[in-house]
Amino acid sequence: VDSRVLRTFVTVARCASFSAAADELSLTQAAVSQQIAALEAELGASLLHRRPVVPTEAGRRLLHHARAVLLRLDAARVEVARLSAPGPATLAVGSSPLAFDARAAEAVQAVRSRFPGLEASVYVLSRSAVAEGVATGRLDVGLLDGVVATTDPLGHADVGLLAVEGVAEDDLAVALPVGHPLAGRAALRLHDLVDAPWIDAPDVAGSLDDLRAAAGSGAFAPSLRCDGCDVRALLALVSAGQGLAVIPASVARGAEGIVALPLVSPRLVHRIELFHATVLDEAGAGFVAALDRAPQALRSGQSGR
Amino acid sequence: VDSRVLRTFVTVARCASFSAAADELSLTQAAVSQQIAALEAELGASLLHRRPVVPTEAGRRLLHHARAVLLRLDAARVEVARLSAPGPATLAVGSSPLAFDARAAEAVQAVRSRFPGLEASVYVLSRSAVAEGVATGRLDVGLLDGVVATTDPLGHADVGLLAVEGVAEDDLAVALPVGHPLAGRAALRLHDLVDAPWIDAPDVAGSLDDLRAAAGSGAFAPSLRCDGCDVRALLALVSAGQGLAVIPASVARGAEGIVALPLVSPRLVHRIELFHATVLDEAGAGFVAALDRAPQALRSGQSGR
DNA sequence: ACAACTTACGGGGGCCGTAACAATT
DNA sequence: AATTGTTACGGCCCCCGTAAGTTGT
Repeated sequence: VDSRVLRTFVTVARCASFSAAADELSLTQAAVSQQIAALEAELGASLLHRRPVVPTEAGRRLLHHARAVLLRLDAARVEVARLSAPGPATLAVGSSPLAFDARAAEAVQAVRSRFPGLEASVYVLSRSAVAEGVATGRLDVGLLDGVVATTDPLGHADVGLLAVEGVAEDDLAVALPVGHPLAGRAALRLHDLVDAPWIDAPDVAGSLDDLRAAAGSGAFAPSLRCDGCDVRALLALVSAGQGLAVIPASVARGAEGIVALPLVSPRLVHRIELFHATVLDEAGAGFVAALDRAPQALRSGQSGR
Repeated sequence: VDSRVLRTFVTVARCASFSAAADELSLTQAAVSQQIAALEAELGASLLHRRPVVPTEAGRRLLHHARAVLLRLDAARVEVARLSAPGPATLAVGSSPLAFDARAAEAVQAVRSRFPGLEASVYVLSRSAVAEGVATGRLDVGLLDGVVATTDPLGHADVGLLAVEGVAEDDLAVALPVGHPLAGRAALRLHDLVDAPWIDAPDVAGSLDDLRAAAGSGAFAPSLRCDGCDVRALLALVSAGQGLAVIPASVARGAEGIVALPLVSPRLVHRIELFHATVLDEAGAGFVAALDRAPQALRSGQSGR
């Protein structure tokens, strides 16, 4: 299998069009058609419905793997290139919105004070953008957060290719507007809130999919979707009574107009994990080390790969 | 990049010989030489030292990625094939030695009683064999254990391609022979044992590499290496005073001739994770569900991918 | 001198582009 | 009728095998 074929496949799937994909890849659409046909023949299964162009079940599975393979090949290329031509040390940190906490900021501070002239940047991005950035080498380190059961890893398969370290865990809270009927309680169980109106803000907090998975099979109908990476907007919406949201307790604490009640069941946590390219320059290594040393870090040593 | 080139590369690296690899791949060694040369040209870096044939630093990095890519491509092929031609339901469970506990056994029992004629097998294998088996579809589900800091995921990058769920965590203990000078203590800190003689049994317990990573940079010189998957042999060696070992507390409890002291610092746990192919037949799904329902399961719902 | 990897060269297969064809809207 | 995907065909490139060359032991 040639990776170009996989790239063609994912492009076609994304464009939902052979001709558009051909255009994007600087090929003729005949070539694209032939590549897809050859791929289907080799795997012995139909991968795409035509007209409209939509992946079949087998196609969806392949798509998932193909994306990861392409990402990993990119990562390999980047690593090898970096080894043979180490550029000037820079620090590019990518983070999903709630993953960049005070300790991360301290780590940036520590690195910048140790490498005075260092060109450093911090990007707050969607989770997938962080994963892709780290994989392709645009980012030196990535911080991703998620809502998981205490014993589960974050499910970022895209970054399975990279070094992974657990960094911190934090309790979760349900954010309610101040006047909410349940606002007087001491704690909440997710089960009691299945039918409540929820705000689905997958980029910021735990997505409703996560909650559904954690709760078993609850409904959790979204009352309002909130796209983008802005926490304040989400809190404002909660405060305005537009729905509930699950957010880390530390984030909820200072917020106005909302009440944050501990979520006691199921046992979920907000976890931050650190991902980084397997080849780091001194600045990147310094960041990781600084985060390691930072106070209140629950983590201790063991690094995945 | 063609995956055949990657396969050639890993084969050459494994054989440490162009000609042996050519033989294994049914190619001429000239073809192998050309493929490697082309790969090196494309990546712009030397990947292998010649005579003797040993990977360069860049080669080692690429090797790592290449293996994962090939595994994933295999997995994709298996999944697509399984979708288009679902065979008879079978259950093949693979497990690293200490990952198969009473709850796993119960889950097997549950599945077999629900599907009476089911052809079921359990394989206890090395961790890498489990990972490969699940990825290539020979195993429906895999159970892997490891020693990690409480917040870290197990670092099995090879199986990042699969569904992952945390299953259970268990405290760790240091196993000492009964007469050992420290045997009277209530608990131990890893730091105090840096210079003790350790038995390195990476297939069974936490490998010394794991301990080193967890402790920071301690020495942990291996006094004796114990290969293979047999727990009793390891315990017997400890009892005979050949060295110490870190093992899960539950395993240590019943053992004769050894004293198991809780390991209180650093905060490490023995974690078992469940991996499975993303496409499961009823038997496989039944196993996962049964393990979910099993008593004392710490896990709750959230599944990675 | 031998074993092992590299380079040179010729043949064949595969892949892309052009172009004609088919199918769906 | 127009747009989009498929099939047919021809040329080119790439890749493999044979065979000669080079290098390290």
